[in-house]
Amino acid sequence: MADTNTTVSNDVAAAATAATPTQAPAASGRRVVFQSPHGASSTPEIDDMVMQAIARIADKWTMCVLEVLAQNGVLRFTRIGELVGGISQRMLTKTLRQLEDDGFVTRTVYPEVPPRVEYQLTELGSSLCAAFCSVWLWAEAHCSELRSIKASRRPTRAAKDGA
Amino acid sequence: MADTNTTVSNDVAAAATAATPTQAPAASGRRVVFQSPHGASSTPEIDDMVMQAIARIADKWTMCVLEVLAQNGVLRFTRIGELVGGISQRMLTKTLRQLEDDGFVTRTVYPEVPPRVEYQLTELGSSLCAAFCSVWLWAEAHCSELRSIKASRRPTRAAKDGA
DNA sequence: CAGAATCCCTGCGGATACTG
DNA sequence: CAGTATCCGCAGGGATTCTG
Repeated sequence: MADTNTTVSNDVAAAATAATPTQAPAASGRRVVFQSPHGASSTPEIDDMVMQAIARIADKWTMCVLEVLAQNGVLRFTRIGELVGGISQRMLTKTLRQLEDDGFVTRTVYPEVPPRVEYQLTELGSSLCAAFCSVWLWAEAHCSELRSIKASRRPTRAAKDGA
Repeated sequence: MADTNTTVSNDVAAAATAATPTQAPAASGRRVVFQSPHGASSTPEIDDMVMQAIARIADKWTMCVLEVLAQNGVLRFTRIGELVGGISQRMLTKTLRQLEDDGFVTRTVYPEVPPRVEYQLTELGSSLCAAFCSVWLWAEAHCSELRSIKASRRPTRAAKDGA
């Protein structure tokens, strides 16, 4: 799947740099346009969808839940919490609801007692996980670099604005 | 998307489900393990790196800056702000500093007056952009689905906890 | 021009208690 | 079991002001 776009090294930057994107002059609020490796430039709409997807993914728990579901297929509420580890019920509920609304997971309620609810990735959710797979490959490939960078990160910079 | 995760069009979920990941029983704080498409399972370290990378990317501005830099190659501070659009100097500075510390961009100061600082993606930064390319492809491929889902999102759910 | 410093407000997210 | 409801701390991030 990494070979979806021929050689995944940095042809994106290359293609994007070569092309002349429709860069709006900072008028209607960040109109960034990315470039697909196969030549076609993405529309602002797609660009926005990507941003939304990424923003959603990165809310600290979504990715973990997605991973857990990708691994185990179908899971109950509590089980997901266990597998993820350290997540509060509040956040687990919110995350799952969000995922459900976004069409990434299905929620099936069994009218039993005690109640039983099962979650499972949709096709869309699975495909998203697959899409993010290349990021894993990237991390793998640049593992040593990342490690050394993280190690040599000057501590003075870290406690700048945040602290 | 019925019930099988075996035919889920992506090998990630399939491979991950097949393998038996080292899932810590919610002890040392979420030990999620992802599965690479080529069979090798990622280590918790790589997994963590991915999480960090994604978390960083999604901080609302990083991705935009990354895109802009990927498109234009080398840019000055103010120019980046213009191209991104709507970002405050404070956030732009923070974002660029973070990106620099992470080894994704280089920062070159020219001792002139008025001062001039140029930013540019490193190899690592470019490769990260390339890695995220598949997410764009995903958004492209599932564009119509995402659109309809976004449209049919029940408004009652949206104004739950957040509002 | 490229930032650093300060103020302040919003919302994420943890902890806890209650319910069907 | 699978949530919902409430309180609350704290970091993210915008607006503004000052400086080398």
